[in-house]
Amino acid sequence: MFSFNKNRLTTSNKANDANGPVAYWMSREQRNADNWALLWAQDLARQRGAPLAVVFCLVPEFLHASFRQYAFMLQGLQEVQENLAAKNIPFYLLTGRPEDVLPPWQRQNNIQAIVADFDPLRIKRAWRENVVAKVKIPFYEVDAHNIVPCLIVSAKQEYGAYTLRPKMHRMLEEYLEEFPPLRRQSLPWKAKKPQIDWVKLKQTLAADRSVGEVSWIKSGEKAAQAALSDFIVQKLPHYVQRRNDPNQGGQSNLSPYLHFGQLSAQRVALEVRKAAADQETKNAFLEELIIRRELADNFCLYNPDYDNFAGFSAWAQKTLNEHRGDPRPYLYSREQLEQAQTHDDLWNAAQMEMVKRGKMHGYLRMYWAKKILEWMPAPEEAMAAAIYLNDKYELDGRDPNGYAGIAWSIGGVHDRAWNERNVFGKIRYMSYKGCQAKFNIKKYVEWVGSL
DNA sequence: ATCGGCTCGCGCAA
DNA sequence: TGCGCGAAGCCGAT
Repeated sequence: MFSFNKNRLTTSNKANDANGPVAYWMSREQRNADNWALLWAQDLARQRGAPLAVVFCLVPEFLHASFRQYAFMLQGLQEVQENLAAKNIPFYLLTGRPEDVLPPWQRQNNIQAIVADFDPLRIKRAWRENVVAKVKIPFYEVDAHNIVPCLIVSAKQEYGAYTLRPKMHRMLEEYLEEFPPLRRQSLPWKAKKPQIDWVKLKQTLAADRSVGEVSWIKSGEKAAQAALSDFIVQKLPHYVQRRNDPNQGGQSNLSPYLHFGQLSAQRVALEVRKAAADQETKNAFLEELIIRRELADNFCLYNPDYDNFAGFSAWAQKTLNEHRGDPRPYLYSREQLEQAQTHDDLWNAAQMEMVKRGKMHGYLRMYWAKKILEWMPAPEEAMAAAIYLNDKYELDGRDPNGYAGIAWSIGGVHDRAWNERNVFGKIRYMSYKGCQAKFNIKKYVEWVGSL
């Protein structure tokens, strides 16, 4: 029958249990396949002999999300709706803050249990708490994002990858298992099937339209699966040699899919394990996919200051404070940075790659953020600018990976102290010269110019 | 081209 | 209490 590891689940409001319809409140995991939250919700409905619905809350102006990001998400959600319909599961799209729109919807539809997916970000956790306080029915949360549940692998903020790694490896075999299929829902949903006007929805979105849609990547579960297959066949064998060269196209490019939950990291790990590439290569990719990604969730869950200076380690705050007065070699405003008007052609190109394509190369994200620290008057301003730009232009903006990556670059989070120098103090430095030795800067700059 | 030093603190061995 | 070593580096000496 259904095999589900209960450690993926946390429960609130257990006392008020009454049999009745079940809803999966989809938020971070925008997919039909390989989704432990949806699977658990379906099994709960089966146990109760009750129907199942999926509901999504579309929050206008969510953390200033841009049109590019909303369009990508809506495209994927439309496919989710179609896939769910094929399984006889209705999909509701509510517009508004979850705490405002979900409780009335729950009462109207006589929902007697809600299953949500796990998200470590502050605003998402606040939504959960506010909804839980208002609905007064059993509320379950399933970590369908991490392979080993974030709350299980560690109960505290980890100091670095090296402290998370042994914990992760001890538990990995227990959790890295195959998914059962989503079944066709036999018990029908009694209420009238919701109609969603996707075209009108997209037209009326109150999002920043100066950041337009991108065409090089296609949204949705189907496209995500195709990108995964393509990566495994074409790129995985060369991953180690090519990943840090922005001219080689050696990255997986799966992060937008992982961010919107259109693809499950556990699915990626299962398929990579089965792949023909040599073990060392597979381990290098799995290290990034599993350890580094789940370390980012750990950071955001246990450190409420994941996006500001106060979230840095004591040694990092101390050294940055000691270098506040250092003269900056260049000083730029946020606007100058946004318009890629610096003296550095590599930095400008990285910024423009992000503006035009919605995705900056992974290696350059570090260089890019560290230069913002170097060229702004204070580390707080650098953090705010880097997060502003990342969240505005990147398809995977507002992701724990982004916050952890920027905190690593500017605040030494998950890193160690290095040779003390101007502005950076003991935060690891990265230089133009270093990039020059690693890849062909001119070629990259020309490529971005041709976009 | 390659190597050592830089520098902090966690976690484990003893 | 001591010690090894870590999320992707830099720099200067050889």
